[in-house]
Amino acid sequence: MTRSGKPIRPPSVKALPLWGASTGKVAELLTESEAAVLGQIASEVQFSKGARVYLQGEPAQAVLNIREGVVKACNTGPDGSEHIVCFLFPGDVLGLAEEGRYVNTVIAVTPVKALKVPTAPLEKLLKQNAALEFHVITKLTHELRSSQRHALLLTQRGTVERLALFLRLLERNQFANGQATDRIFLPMSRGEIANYLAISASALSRSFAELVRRRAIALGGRQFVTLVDRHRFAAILGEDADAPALR
Amino acid sequence: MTRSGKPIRPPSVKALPLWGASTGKVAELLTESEAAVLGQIASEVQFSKGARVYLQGEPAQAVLNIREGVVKACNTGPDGSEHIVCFLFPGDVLGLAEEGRYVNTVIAVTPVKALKVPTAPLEKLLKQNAALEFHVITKLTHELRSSQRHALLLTQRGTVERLALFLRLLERNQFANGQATDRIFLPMSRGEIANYLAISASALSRSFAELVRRRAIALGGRQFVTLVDRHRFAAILGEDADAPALR
DNA sequence: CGTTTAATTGAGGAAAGTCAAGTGAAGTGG
DNA sequence: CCACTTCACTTGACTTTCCTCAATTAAACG
Repeated sequence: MTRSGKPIRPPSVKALPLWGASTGKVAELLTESEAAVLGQIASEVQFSKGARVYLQGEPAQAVLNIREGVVKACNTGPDGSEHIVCFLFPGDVLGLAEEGRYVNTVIAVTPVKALKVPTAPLEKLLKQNAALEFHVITKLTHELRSSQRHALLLTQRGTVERLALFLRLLERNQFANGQATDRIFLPMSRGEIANYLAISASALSRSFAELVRRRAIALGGRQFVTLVDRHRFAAILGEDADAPALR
Repeated sequence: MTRSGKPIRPPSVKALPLWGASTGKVAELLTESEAAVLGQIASEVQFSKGARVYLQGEPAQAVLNIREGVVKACNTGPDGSEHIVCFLFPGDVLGLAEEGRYVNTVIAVTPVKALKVPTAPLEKLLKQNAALEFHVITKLTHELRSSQRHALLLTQRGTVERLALFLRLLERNQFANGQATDRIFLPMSRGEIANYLAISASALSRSFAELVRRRAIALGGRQFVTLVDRHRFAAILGEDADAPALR
């Protein structure tokens, strides 16, 4: 036990199963006992909006598991430019190093609660527990697919298509987590979305306006998007709304 | 044993270590015994250039380990457009499914020799062997970083910068595998490169010409690129040639 | 309620896409 | 071994799109 008498909420790692059934919903990967043993070596940490979780190039001392909130993983280019590599949500894992150092800088997009798991005991634990490791593999595969989807999004020519794809990504994310899909929640700012889509803030704004003009979506404040017409929305993506492709 | 009296060459999985020392070189992850036990359930397969390894959406029956050659993983969009998600080289692993199905279509770019490992015995094996699993985790993390680098490449505005970044990617790949870095080998066609960079074939051609014009590279046939001036080349990427950023 | 920050909107210019023609290389068959 | 066919790549002219920069509007915060 790390702290006596402080039973922390157990970790949660969610992903689509590797070889299991096709439900489209993410499942909790950790068993109760796995969560318990991880909880033993983990500690709770909090970050306020905009706070730095860790810095690119820093020695990697811990892996984190998001409990509440959203973070962004950024990569600082040699010229100083910053780009958002991915957004991470509750149930996601971050901080897996490369050659002992963090690859990206991670910043909280909203207030965040997370579990911090030091690498040394984690590594030891992993090497003893094959079942746990298998779940890590599943999670990593899931994150790899997410990254590939992001790359795919970035190959889209039009800014409208990119935005539409991004919205569908968020929608799928919500669906996979068992939330409503008619209303899409945008926890991040326009600037952050633009950065993630690799388009200018102006182009993003115009794309939102265009989707509204085409009556595919409606804006409910800055944080919410409603899909008013799924067929029109799917048409923009070159898809059939009734037979969505399993990307 | 799958086939009696046919001792196949063992599998090879290479990646940068997770928490190990910083060498910039990929290491063989599998121990002799791991390779041996994997070899027990694996079978050798070959593909000629252009042959399909597997199809997106197909039930995933096996994971593959490339021994020789290069393959491309493609994603077919709902509109029929194809995009190259990644190139995979010897020492790479492919075929990890999502909900029991392959995520991408994989096609041989060059003649390919690979090891085919059926998922069912692999899963069983993994769940018994924690050390082996840890190596899979390391490999997956490595592939995740590659994917993120690809996404990063796609955020570059100029076509020249994209090409330069791609060439540096290949160069690093060669270096990590202990090969020469003054001459970059391009196993894939221009069309495939253009697809991977998400630019038109015309723009790619112009970018090659531009890099040559700026005396950063020289072309040695279609399959080889020589870096004639590392400083000029680094300058295009906005980097310092002597202090390369650890991306 | 005022100040500061974020988001939208407008106009001009640069960059890459498209389409088409031309050139080069590789592979085939006589 | 050479000529021919074919495919891949390159190059040129034109069009579209998005980025840049600036001004305006809207929202968030004290």
